[in-house]
Amino acid sequence: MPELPEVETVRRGLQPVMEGARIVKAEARRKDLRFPFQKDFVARLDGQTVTGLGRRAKYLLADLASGDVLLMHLGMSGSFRVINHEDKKTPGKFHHPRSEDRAHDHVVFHMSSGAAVVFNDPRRFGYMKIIARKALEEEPLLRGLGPEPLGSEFDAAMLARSCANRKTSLKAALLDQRVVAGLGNIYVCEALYRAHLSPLRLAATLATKAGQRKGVAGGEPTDHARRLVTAIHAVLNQAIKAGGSSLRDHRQTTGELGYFQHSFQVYDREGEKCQTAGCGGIVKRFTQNGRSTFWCPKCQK
DNA sequence: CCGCGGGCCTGAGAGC
DNA sequence: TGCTCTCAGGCCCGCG
Repeated sequence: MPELPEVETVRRGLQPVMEGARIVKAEARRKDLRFPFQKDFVARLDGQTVTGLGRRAKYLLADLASGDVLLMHLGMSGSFRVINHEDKKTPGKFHHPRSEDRAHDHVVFHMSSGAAVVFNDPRRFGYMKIIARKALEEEPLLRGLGPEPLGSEFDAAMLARSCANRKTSLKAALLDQRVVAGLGNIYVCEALYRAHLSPLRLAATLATKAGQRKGVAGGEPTDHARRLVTAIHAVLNQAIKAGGSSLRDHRQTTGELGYFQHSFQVYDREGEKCQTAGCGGIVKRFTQNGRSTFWCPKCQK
């Protein structure tokens, strides 16, 4: 499911339920997700107050009063749903579209408010890990991550710098979480389309030749880099506003669908007419680094 | 160090 | 209807 907008949607849904509340009891209903749970996973959660719920790239981070941080990743098919105390008394009132799929309810947090937060993940590519906050900097899962695409340090100059010495396509570079952290296949396709840039273009062309020659720090941003950053900002902000994109698995924590998929301009639109005014091209699909790329070869250069 | 391809899982949808 | 095949929003790992 989840790229940055979907994870941010989930964070916003869980925040009012978890922040300031205590995890009365945590349940891990199997011994592993993508990785085995830590031996003391449940013990380190039971009785803990959640002091904050944040996001880094596609990770959710729950701060605990103990000084631990609960790191959560949704993988491809993970979702959270919140079951409120009142809903429990009237089952079916806020029926989750996948709630028949109880077989994949792997983790449950019973909160002091009476609400239950349930993690469901059929494919089990998701995972949870508890880390001491003071060890967060060295955490291997987070250490290599590039800048937040909606953060202040991510701009054309920064993007050009990190692409200047790459020997790969723009598409692959944007999917690389070391370059920018939080984009996935959908939003990379959409951002490249909106910036009119080809997914096949070399990533290094976002930096001027002169900039590249300046050495390791090298790469003055081109206008292409500026256009791309603007497109990334726009598509992510619009998608967050729409509650993310629901193709197969993504649900808001209420069970509602996101609706940004209706605003896709190229993703999953193979064969349709290009929406750019006066272009007249047709959206194409091909496989690039093992993933589907959707684009308009006529107006993305 | 970098870039690529395989693999991890299950479910949905297409085609026969 | 039911089988088989392909594909899916992510990311770790091992290879060259």
